[in-house]
Amino acid sequence: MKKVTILDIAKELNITFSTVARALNDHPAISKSTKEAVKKTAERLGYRKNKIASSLRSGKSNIVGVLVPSLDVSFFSSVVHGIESVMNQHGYSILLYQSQESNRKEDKGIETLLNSRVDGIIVSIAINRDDNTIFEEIISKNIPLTFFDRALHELNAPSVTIDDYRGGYMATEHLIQAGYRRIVHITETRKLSNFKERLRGYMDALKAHNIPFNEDLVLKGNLSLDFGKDCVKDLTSRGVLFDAIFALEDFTAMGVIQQLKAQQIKIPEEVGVIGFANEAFGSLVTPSLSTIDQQTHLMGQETAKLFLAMLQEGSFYKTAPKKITLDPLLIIRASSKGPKL
Amino acid sequence: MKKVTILDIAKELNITFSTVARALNDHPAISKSTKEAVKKTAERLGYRKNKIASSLRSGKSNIVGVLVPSLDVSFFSSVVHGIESVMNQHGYSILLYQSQESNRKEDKGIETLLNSRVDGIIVSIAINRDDNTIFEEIISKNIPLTFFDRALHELNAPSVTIDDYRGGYMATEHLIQAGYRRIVHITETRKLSNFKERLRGYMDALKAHNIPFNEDLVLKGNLSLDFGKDCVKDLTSRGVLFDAIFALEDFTAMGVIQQLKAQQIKIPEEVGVIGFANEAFGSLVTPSLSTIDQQTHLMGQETAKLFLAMLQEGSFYKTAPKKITLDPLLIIRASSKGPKL
DNA sequence: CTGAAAGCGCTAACAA
DNA sequence: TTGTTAGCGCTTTCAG
Repeated sequence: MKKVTILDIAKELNITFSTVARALNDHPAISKSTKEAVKKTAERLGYRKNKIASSLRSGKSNIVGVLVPSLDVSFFSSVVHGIESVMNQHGYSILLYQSQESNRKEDKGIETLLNSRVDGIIVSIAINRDDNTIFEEIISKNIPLTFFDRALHELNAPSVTIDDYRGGYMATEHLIQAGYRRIVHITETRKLSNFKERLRGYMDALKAHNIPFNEDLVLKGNLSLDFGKDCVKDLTSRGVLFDAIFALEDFTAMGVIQQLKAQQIKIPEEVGVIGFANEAFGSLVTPSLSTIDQQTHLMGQETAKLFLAMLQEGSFYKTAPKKITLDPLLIIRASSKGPKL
Repeated sequence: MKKVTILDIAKELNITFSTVARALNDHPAISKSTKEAVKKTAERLGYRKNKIASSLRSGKSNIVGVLVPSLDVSFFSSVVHGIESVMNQHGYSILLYQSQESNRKEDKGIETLLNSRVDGIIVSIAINRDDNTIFEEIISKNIPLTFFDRALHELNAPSVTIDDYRGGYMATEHLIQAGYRRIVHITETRKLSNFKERLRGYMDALKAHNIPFNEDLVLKGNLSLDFGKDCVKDLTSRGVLFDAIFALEDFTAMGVIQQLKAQQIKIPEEVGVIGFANEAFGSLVTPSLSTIDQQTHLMGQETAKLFLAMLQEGSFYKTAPKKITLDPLLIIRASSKGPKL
């Protein structure tokens, strides 16, 4: 089975291959009859347009690169799901990369994407990103770049994020309004600004409600279920008084819940708990976990739309970049129903 | 900023572009000094190899297509995670498609992949797949094709699956050994063979333990949390006697658990429950959900390895295809600890 | 060890 | 409405 090209179709019909090309691309200046004939023989011969050749010639690949930390984190796979769906409807394919939270792999990923001559790049950066040069290269080459969730805001590129500050504020305020007063916040040691924003929201919410900020109530580490457990152990063993915990993320919050249960501490009567991210398990566990929803599907769609708009504009970095901030959604479940009075 | 090609590097160094090309590809017949000079100026000029051009010329894209139903299902995103990681280590990129369980989109996806001249295709088919022609085209074109989890076994292509029959058998036998006797099985109406296999395992396990098969205890529908709830409602309202439920999949099992709890039916004392898939929430819910683990990470890695082996062979469909079957893992948790005696 | 030259399959400007 | 022609940027064979 040898390869069928437009030349084969042309020979078959005694016309030139450029007519064939035009017919296949529905060029307006081609008669209906030739178009039909061409399409029929194309089908008969099992012709498949070689996208590589057309990309090389036209300078457009109809492929966009998507680089995320890991598809094993449901937040990212969910957003990528949304991005792929929308981009696909608009005729684009997704070239996928995972940085695995490694800066080196992230750089390598971008390089491959650049070498592959993708039409644009969508990224959510690694947790420890500290060097922007590769991203500056994308921009200086005038290739469309859009960030989602984890953005480099100092760069002149559009982004779709949720308002982490507000999320942190909402979570904390909700706990306060539910009647909790000594509220612990578990945050991250690593660089990513999203976590710093949630912390800032936490602090401001306390201030707004005249609750003094207490440094002992802020714990830092690397997010994970086990870290959540450790935090509770640490707090109780040190005899710190607290009546609620706002964890930066749901798995950590789940660790908190499990450890509190293990130590027979009642949720929400003795300690209220709220997480962040609205993972699938939150509504299924007992007590169900209050959390902040990040609107993953909407984020995927908005990212794709913003990116498509950028593709159509042409001059990508002339004007101030559009930064879309989605509202976090407070999901109140059983774990923060308020303390026993 | 204009594009830099090997020609620019050549001019800069007063050598021909073919020498530059060889130097960049570490061709053995190029002197160390030229290689170094070339690489240095390449870097200085900001050269990036145009993969599209090399793909067109060499006939190799170093891209593999991956087509899955949906990344929003953690099973698939987890396997894709594994596939991407391994393939990436071997210099391949992933072109990603989602069929959204639609045959039409699946066909379109394969076509785009074919047009994109990927070096091979990895697929997990849509739930209602009924026509194999597009897959036959892949094989007839001698393009490497590998299935995972959901395979078309009648085709002469390799696959990595788990033994669904054994999974169904194990789940059922576990319930029997835990002391349950009137075991309900919830299965799917749709075509996919995996579910039929689980059902077969269920039936054979009953037979092996001399428990008569009772058609009233097999419920059919479309998997979902709500369907799980409906099943319990249906069984109790019809007054069917049962003391355990084996659901084809974890979300359905979760619906079962929620509805049993809502009706004050004790788990596992009055009714034991087991699911299938080992979703993240299973260990976090109360009672924790027994299930069958499908070894998603291993499946991703094995799929990638099998695929890579295929790529190296060259003659892809001469010999009988290698079909790897992974062992399902029984995960016993609280939901099936045995009935109250 | 390096150069010359052909061509992968298509797009698109220019001609007719 | 169709044909002619010139590449896109690289790989690769054949010469030297």
